[in-house]
Amino acid sequence: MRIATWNINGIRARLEGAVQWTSEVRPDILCFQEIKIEDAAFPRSAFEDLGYNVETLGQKSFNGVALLSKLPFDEVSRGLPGDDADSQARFIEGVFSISGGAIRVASLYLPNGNPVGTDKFTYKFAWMDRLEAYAKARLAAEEMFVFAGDYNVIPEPIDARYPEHWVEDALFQPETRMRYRRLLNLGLTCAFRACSSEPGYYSFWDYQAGAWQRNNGIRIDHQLLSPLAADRLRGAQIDKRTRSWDKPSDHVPVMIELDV
DNA sequence: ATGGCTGCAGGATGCAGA
Repeated sequence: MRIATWNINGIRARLEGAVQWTSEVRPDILCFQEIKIEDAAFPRSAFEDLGYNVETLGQKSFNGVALLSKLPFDEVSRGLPGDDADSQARFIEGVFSISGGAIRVASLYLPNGNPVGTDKFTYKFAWMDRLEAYAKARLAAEEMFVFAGDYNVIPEPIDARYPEHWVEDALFQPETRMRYRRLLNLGLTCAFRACSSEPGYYSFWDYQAGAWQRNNGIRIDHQLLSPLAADRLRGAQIDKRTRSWDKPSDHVPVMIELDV
């Protein structure tokens, strides 16, 4: 089973490339972030025509996440537990039947948090704390799960071409990295880092200042696996080809292969 | 990066992103 996550930065603006990539790569499950569209306007038929079931948690203009799956959804739930007052569309998950059990897959868009010291920064940490609590609950149930998405976290200096550019940024603050490590220390596995300890792999390049041409990137899109999922991990890849396409997203797809 | 792009809402520019 292949699972991909891709911050698409506006599905309306990216539809042609997204459909092309999906029909070529054909992941079993595809997680989108920043669809920037309401549920009713999501171009679901473009993906249904490729054989996908489509579930979204959309929002006008900002945020918005989607889950596309070749397998039928046994369950869908929208929103990260822990704060009923949170109206930002940043989390959707589905449960799918596989041989011998079930797998839960979430598409998440963790808050950016900039500028540091503002209410956005506070919201990022609150959201990360809720994600930790939710992961803890799912781990206690001994579930096979994959939390895939745009974490807006640069975990380590090797995950940035120029780490010194990011020391003032919410994505690389000590408290941000600490919370990400706390997630890992629950027993989750970063699929990409389980497969490669090499520097130079990024999932985002800014539109500005020739970041792509200079390979000034950061690795902020991750797939975290529960132990039962990590046991099945065969490989992980970043598909940076899409960043050189016409009208690209500033993020590229991150994929994993599970032996299920 | 002192933010040089980009998408979106709306119908001019302002906001958000990372």
